[in-house]
Amino acid sequence: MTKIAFRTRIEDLRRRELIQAAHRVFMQHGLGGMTTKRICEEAGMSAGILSYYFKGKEDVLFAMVRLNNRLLMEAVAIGLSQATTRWGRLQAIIAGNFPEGLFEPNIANAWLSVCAASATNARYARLQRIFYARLQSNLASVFRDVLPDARFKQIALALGTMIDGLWLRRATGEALSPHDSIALVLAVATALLTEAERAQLQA
Amino acid sequence: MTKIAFRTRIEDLRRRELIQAAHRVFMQHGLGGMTTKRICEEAGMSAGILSYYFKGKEDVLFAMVRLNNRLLMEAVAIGLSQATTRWGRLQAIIAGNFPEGLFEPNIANAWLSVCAASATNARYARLQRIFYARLQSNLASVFRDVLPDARFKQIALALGTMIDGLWLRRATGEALSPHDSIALVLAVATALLTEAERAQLQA
DNA sequence: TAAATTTTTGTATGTGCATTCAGTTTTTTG
DNA sequence: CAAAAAACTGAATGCACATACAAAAATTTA
Repeated sequence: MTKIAFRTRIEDLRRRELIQAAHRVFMQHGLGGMTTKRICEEAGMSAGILSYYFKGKEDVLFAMVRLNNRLLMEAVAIGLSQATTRWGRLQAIIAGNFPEGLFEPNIANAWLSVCAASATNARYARLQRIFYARLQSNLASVFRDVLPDARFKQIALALGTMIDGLWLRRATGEALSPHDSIALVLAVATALLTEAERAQLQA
Repeated sequence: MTKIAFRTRIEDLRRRELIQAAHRVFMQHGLGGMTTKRICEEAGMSAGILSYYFKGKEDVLFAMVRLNNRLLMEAVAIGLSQATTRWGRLQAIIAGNFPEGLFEPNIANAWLSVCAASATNARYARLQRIFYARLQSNLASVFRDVLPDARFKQIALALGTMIDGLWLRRATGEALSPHDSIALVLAVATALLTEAERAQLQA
């Protein structure tokens, strides 16, 4: 038992270290320049270690993206659990999509690369789909039973697109603070809703 | 002279063929799977031909993206030249960014890959900057002398972000028609402007 | 402490790739 | 048509890389 417990602990540690190293290499060299040798070097380990803890390079990359996605989803979940009104839930969703410390060029770029690769990589495509389904379902929880279906879809599309666009621009290094981004999306949300609709969401 | 004229003609032809072949290969295999061998094969030529007409693989890719960008810019320019009111110019800019036949998953994906690669490739970054500067300058020509500076910047950012976001989603295969996309951006533009501002733009 | 087990190393292997270039074919010129 | 130039070929080169693996080091067990 102690054996298994320890084994698990060190295994998780190494995996985490390698994922973080992969992330740093990615930031600096891009998806194409992300080689196993560089990752291991960055992690302060030898070249072969990667195959010991992962199935291969692809596996590390995948783990890296999944980790980022999970962090984002958690940020949203925390905000949502504290909101009381529908409008509050909307604010939480939007704010949760631009967390301080995560809304950064390197992370944005990682995500962007995955979007691009999704076209020819089924595994990435699946990851993306899960991510969007979650966002959509969160948004639905705000507008369901308040707005007609067509209207909900338009607004959800507009806000989702806006969020994506802001992340894309962040990836190219544009100096958008989380605060400004949240304000912009909220401004669009406000502008798109009629006053009556907004009143309903406050209830 | 005939010599130079002919030489130029066949050179341009081959370059175009290779670029188009590169584009088809890209669509099918993604940025990573885009090898010189495949490109030449797709173009129906031998492996060495690429270095004869281009400096290297990178050069073909670059030419491909530049071509796409130019087509997009031209689409906008044509629309702009026909508009008479400021609002008409805005419509032309937005519509021009979603041209029939160009707003397609494969082209969107090519653009997305370049965005992602911009982080670690100075040449791509430069291309992107030119592209955005043009969009910004076009938008400025609509709002200049009508809106205060801060307001203009917010609206330009919102619309630009929206356009980017829609292209990004198109890259992942979402079924957005040019028509729907244009309508959505216009709806956001309308919602963001006050009635008085809108009236000014109609003049 | 000695044996057993886990962890780590660094080299070896083979693959895929971009690019080069000497030679061949096609086209142009005079 | 013959010589010259241009266009094209495809095999050869060499590099960068992912992965495998045998051996070594570290750690745990009994």
